[in-house]
Amino acid sequence: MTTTRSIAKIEKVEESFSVIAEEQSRLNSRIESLDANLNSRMNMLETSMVAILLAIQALKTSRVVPTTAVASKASTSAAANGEPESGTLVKDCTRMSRFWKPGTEKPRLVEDEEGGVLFYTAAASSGYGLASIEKQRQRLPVYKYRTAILYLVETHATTIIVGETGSGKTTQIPQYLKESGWAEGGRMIACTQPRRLAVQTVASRVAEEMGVKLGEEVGYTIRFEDITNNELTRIKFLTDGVLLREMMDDPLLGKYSVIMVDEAHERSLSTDILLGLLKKIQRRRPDLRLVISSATIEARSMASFFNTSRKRQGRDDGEHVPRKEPAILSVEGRGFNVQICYVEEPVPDYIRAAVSTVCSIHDEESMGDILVFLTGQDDIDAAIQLLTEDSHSRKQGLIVLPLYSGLPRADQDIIFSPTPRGKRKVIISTNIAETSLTLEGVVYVVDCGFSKQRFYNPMIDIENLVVTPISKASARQRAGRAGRIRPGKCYRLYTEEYFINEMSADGIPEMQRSNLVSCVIQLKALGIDNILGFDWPASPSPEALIRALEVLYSLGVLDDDAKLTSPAGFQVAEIPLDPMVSKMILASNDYGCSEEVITIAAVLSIQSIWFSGRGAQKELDEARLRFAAAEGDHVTFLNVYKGFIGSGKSSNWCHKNHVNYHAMKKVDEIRQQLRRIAQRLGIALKSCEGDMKAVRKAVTAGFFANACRLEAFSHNGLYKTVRSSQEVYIHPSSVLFRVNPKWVVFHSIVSTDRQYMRNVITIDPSWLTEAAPQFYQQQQLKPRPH
DNA sequence: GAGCACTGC
Repeated sequence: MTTTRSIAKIEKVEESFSVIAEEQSRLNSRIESLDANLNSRMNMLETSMVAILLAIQALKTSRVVPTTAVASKASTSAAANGEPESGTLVKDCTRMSRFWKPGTEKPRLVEDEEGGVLFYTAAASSGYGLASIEKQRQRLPVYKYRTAILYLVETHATTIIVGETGSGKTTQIPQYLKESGWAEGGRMIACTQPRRLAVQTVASRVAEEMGVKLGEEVGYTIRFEDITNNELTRIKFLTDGVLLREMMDDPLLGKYSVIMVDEAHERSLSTDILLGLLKKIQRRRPDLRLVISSATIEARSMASFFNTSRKRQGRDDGEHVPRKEPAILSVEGRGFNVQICYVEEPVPDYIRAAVSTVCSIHDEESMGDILVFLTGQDDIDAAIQLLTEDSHSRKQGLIVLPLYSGLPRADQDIIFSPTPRGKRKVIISTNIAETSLTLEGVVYVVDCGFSKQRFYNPMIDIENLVVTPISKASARQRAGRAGRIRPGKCYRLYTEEYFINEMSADGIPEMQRSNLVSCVIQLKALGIDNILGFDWPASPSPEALIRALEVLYSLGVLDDDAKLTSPAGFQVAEIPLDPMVSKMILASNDYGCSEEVITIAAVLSIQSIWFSGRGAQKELDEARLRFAAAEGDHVTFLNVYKGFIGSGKSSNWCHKNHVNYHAMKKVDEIRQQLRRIAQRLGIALKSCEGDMKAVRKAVTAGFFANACRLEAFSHNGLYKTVRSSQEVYIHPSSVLFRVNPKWVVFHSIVSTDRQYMRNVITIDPSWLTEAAPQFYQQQQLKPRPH
């Protein structure tokens, strides 16, 4: 028993290794292609710089003296793998003095680790007391580049802004564009963000700076919240996902004059899709300008992606045609220096190493909070255990706090409360603190060098979470978290040699690590027929694309020519959910149970409706049993939702039943949105009034590909998937755990030492052939002779 | 009888 488990474990590790090796070789070929294009991009950079110079000269002669200081030529020596936070190479640029305005701080040229992108640094202007908003705006580093940015946007189809945190680019650039007329004539300036919270905070900040009411001249749109006004809004902040949805109604995004894609270096799935589509739109809309904001490392690959000029520069000199080669401009940030410390020898156990590093910081360094990056909840719990044991026997003064997304809201709030005098907070966090949350007061960062990443294996159609070494870009981002309030220190639990020689420059884009069904259907809905030939910022593997096409074909969403079917294909594309869930909703119309199925879809699209708390496992199990349905988890969700509604959506009721109140509110919101969409699609909102067979049939219509059969004579609950005979088990959190019905379909798989099915429902095998006759041959379903 | 990096429509 233990042996088979160990073997399974070894096999899983081996599989992870092969996935990583595969990604490594993909990365290598990418580096090669980067090298191959280096020269042409250096030329491009130079021409961009010359363009700025010309602009400034022109402005000088027209007696408008810009405050910008500009260098004339990029240094080409690639100080490969240098570390900008610590060992930055600072030198004066001799040719710069010509443009250095006397009486101001002399600008310095800082060479970037890639050698290709310039930073201009100048001391932040000093000033005390309350400044007007306008003064504050002028004090942001980006202000010095206002003229240059406007010139570049005017003359280039695409401008890439390399900006460190705190440069002010996100709040200022849209305002500069508006001030110079890009929002006139009824046009709008769009600025996308990867996260909802960022959209909201940036939009309200900009509205405040402009002295307008949020939702009028400045507005924002995120899912469930559209704070814009059709007549008035000129600057609109939105998530990249929302902009993708907008493209379904307006494929050329005609109402926007400039689209700024912020945080593009994060390379999220929707950012990458958006970038690919924007490049396509540019060809049809020469008037459209793109501003891509990106971190250093990604800037040049972005530039080569958007470079559509075909070496016929002579034809670009038309008056109104912008240059096709992107311009790159770097803006320094406002973070403080962070000193980087490496370990001398590789550490055998990063949790112990992290704990002892925290202790020595506490003993030896001045006050300031500590942020520790580990990979997941298990690591965090283990570290906290070690640390609290340790600090009991030592002096007091450490407040140890965990941070991860699954943490209950109240526990997260403690982290943001100010550190009491004489105390030091130690926040032990997952990647959530790398980009999604900002913690003030952190002066020391401890970086274990790993994070959990999703990897998708198209062969067995399973996504896996794997502890993976982070990239240099991530390491820099983590270190930067120490320099927000004053100069800080970052302790890397790996050697400098490893950082320089072995750590990859940037991570693998999500596009190359994910299941692509949602992505493919979105592109199909936008009329992109040749998915395999689409010009992606990072091409996904053909296997993953083919698998996605197969799944969509089996769902009846794509036809034999891989075109969207009508109406089913277009309807599924319209619903903002995983296509299998969307298909389930469409099918619910036929079975007269759309109200129930929409509730199920809403629950499936959030993480968990249960209140997580490690100590209270028994209580949670008992609570779950109160709602348990023999049919399975989906029906159990219906029972919980019914109870929640019956209680008048009471938080008290949730608390008593170990249900997560915030999750249920979200379920309710998603449910309302899905009902509106369903009505638009002509799906009758109808309840089956307790006929759970109808609900199960609808679930089967979407998830037939996830059908599993209990192995004959299996005493330990072993199932095999009908499609590929994968060995799977029902997850212990399922209400069908140990019940082991003969036939089930599952919503998703989590793979740990076994493959576990999460959210399972019983079915009748005859429904499979009914739902997908082309997918299941009748004979496959017959019991095996024994 | 066990475990959930992080987003988003």
